[in-house]
Amino acid sequence: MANILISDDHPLTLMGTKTYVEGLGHHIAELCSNGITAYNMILQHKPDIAILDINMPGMNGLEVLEKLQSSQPKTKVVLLTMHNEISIFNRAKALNVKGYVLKEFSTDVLEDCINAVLNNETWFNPELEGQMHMNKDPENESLLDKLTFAEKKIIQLIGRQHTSKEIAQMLFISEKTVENHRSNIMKKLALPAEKNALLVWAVKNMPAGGVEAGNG
Amino acid sequence: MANILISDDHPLTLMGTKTYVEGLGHHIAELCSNGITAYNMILQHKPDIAILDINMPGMNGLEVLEKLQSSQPKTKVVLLTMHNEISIFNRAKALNVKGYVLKEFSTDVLEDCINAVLNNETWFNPELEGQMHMNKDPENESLLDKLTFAEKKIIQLIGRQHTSKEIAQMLFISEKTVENHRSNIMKKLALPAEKNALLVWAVKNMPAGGVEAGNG
DNA sequence: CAGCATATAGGGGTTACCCCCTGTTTTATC
DNA sequence: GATAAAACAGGGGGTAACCCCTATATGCTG
Repeated sequence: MANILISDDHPLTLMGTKTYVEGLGHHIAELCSNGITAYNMILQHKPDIAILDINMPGMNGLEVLEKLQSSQPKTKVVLLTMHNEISIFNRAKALNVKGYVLKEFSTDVLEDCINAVLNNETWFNPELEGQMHMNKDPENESLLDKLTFAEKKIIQLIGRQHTSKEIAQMLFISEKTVENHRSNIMKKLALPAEKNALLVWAVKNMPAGGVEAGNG
Repeated sequence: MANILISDDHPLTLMGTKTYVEGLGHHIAELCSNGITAYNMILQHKPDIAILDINMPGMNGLEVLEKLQSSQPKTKVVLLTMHNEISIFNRAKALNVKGYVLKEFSTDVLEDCINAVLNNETWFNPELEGQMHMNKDPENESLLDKLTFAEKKIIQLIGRQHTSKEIAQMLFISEKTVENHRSNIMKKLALPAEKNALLVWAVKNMPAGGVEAGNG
């Protein structure tokens, strides 16, 4: 029996994961619907395991994983995602992820994954090494690759129609910093200096419902 | 209390939806993890409502919806999806979908959607089409039809990223008149009073948008 | 005729997004 | 240790998109 935190921005999936994990006999430390809350709750509750969705607003699962390296390395992170893109998986491995489960197989294998992680082993979805789909918009991808980690976070939130002030509050940084990032993003994307050019670009080009994992 | 079939290829989401729908007091006719099984089970059980994910292997939710038109029109289909792409939503509407719920809002609104559908109304996630409210009127005309001729001209130009000043020059009217039209359009579309709300709506929903935003 | 919608136009304001600068701190790399 | 990149933060300014209000002229319709 372990203490487990779960974060997913889809309420039904969050509820399903909670039911499943409880059914395995574990204790739910906290349920979160976004990465920022998840990160703060992990620092507060120090759960044994954090099961994180990758696609989350604000801070995605990979970013939470990265920040936990220094601040709360005791909590083992299991990423739960729809994407079997090898680039994301590789980045997660580099960030010392303990488990990686594809949502389409989740109930078959999530128990195995949790047990392995509790035994200080790692567990990665076997299908990951096999068929891995590559991405859709290669042009867009290459453009996004020009952006730094923080810049990608910000343009995602812009695409969701958040203002600079809102983004600043979400990310715990100054509004001026957000504006600075905006300016840098516009230069990298070669956008014209028209009002709202960045907003329009983000609305048109950033996936709106499920944001691609922030950096890859 | 209704008889409801649920299909989702993500086991955790399927379980979460099941728990949620049962919590509303409904009976689960069947749980499916792919579109082909869902289609066959709908023909067999004839549930009142089928809640279908769009992304499913074999046959996706839209295809199931389409096939049901002729074979089992009595079952009302609610699509549950991550995609708030207008093209998918429009296809679903053309296929006589009764409900359309975005997964990120699901537990907030799925109950409303189910109740509306059971009352022979339609229910679409308000966040679709840019925060506008597609209400429960079974025969809801296109929102654009609510706009006058001058208003349609203006929102088209807004969608092409023209400023009010530019539009005023193009149409040989005052900038103040354009602003007046903007305000009236926003009221008719029930858009929130956020900055650029109309621009974003127009970019997302008006065709004829030529972008040269750096990539394509 | 009265009432209403439409189109036109203006005065006043607030806020958000863009521009130009200058800095510091951290982190990585040479 | 030096250099560079990234992230952070601020000052100051301009313009655009919203908000509120009023007002005119033109139709259409009960």
